[in-house]
Amino acid sequence: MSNARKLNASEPQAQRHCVLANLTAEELRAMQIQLEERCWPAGGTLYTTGEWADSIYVITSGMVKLVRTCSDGRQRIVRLLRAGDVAGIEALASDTYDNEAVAITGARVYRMSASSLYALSARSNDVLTDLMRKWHMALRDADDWLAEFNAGPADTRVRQFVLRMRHATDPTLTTLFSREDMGAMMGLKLETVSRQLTALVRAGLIQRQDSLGRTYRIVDAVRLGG
Amino acid sequence: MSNARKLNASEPQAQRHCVLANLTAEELRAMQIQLEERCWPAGGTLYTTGEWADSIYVITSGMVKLVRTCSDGRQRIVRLLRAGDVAGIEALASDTYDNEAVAITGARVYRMSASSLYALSARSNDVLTDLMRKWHMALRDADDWLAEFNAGPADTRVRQFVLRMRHATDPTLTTLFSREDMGAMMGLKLETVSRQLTALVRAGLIQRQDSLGRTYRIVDAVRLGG
DNA sequence: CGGCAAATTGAGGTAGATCAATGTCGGTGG
DNA sequence: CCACCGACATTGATCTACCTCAATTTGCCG
Repeated sequence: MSNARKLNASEPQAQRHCVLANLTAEELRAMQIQLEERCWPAGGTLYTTGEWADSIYVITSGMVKLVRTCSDGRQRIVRLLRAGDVAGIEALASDTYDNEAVAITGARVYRMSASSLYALSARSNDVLTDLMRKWHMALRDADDWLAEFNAGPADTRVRQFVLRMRHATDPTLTTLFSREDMGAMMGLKLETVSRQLTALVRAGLIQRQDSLGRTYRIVDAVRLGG
Repeated sequence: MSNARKLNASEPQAQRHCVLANLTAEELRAMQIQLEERCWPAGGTLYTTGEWADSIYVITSGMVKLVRTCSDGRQRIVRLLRAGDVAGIEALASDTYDNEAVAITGARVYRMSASSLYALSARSNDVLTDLMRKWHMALRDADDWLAEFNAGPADTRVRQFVLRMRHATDPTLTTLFSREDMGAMMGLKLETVSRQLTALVRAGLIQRQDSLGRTYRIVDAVRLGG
């Protein structure tokens, strides 16, 4: 398990655009993986619930939301995927997708055949290790999501969320989504989200950067976390 | 992927007490898997958050809760494991456990070395398939948990939960837990859970079977679901 | 300029939290 | 055997955070 540390698809290698397990698209194709690069516009649907699951999608840029429709019809965003994450990993173990994947910004992905990837994982230890890592990331994120954004008072949820959405490159910036989406992520109504955000602005913890309220500058990260 | 259908550790084979991938404990030992059967009393802790993750636990009887402590100290039950489920599967991809596993009833488990199991998965296609299935079950359960029990009004959450906890053998019976645990599962306070349950009793949908309020008989499953 | 989409803001209502008292069961010791 | 105690569930009364409904604002685009 030790070499699992060395593989990290979320940190693209310099000059080597790795898709999975430190392998490039060309190397994967040489190993019989059917693979294509695709782009989705904001709002585009990668796959829907119950659809035949034959591909998994490695995200290289943009952001994707996983939406689950509850038994009573409500829609809940159960996870958010960014570069390095995998959408539709259940294709490795199931015939159908469990939820709907929708691009929340424009997104670039590598689409790979699940069956050929599965077959490769039996031959390549590196691929197997990385797939296990992907499963693990998905599961950990799912549990985090429940514990951090779906418990406690509304203001802490929103603060946690603002912190989670910080840019990797510039941690003083954070970009959010439509208030409705944010509500579906945290189990709140859109008005509540809006009120909490303006409260944070008035308290001087964040500063709005654009007119739509999508980008904020983080002024006091310490008080946000506390 | 087609043979994934044939393997189902949650349905124990007649006379063959399979642990994983249709294999018995003896067969797994013959394949170099370190494996032991263990029992835990109610309230016992299998492992805790951050603890070194070297084993995975296949549950054969009883029930185990996965507890995550949020950043603000609150404790949240993020999933419930029953016979056939796996606790600590993250040992296959991580050095430490992500959450705490506590037996909620007396529980029997097979404890297996994660590293030897990982090595075996590279040799045996059946084992690999079954492990992927286990990952998938865990992930799907996590998403279900969020969508079904942690969204919507309190009464629907409780009704869903009562239905989910039905006995496999006798679907007219359901057994619940302490009101505090139930609250931690559904994001409600214990008083609220109690009130919702008595409301269901008064409405004639369920009937209490014991003094502690752990077992109920389901009278009207249709109205419970609707 | 006018119309649309999204965010903000306000006022009022309600579901669920909180605080607190009571009830019930099971165990323990006199 | 009975009195007492602790753990847990229930029930009640109030309070409040969030929802709901509605009006207003802002920026965008034809």
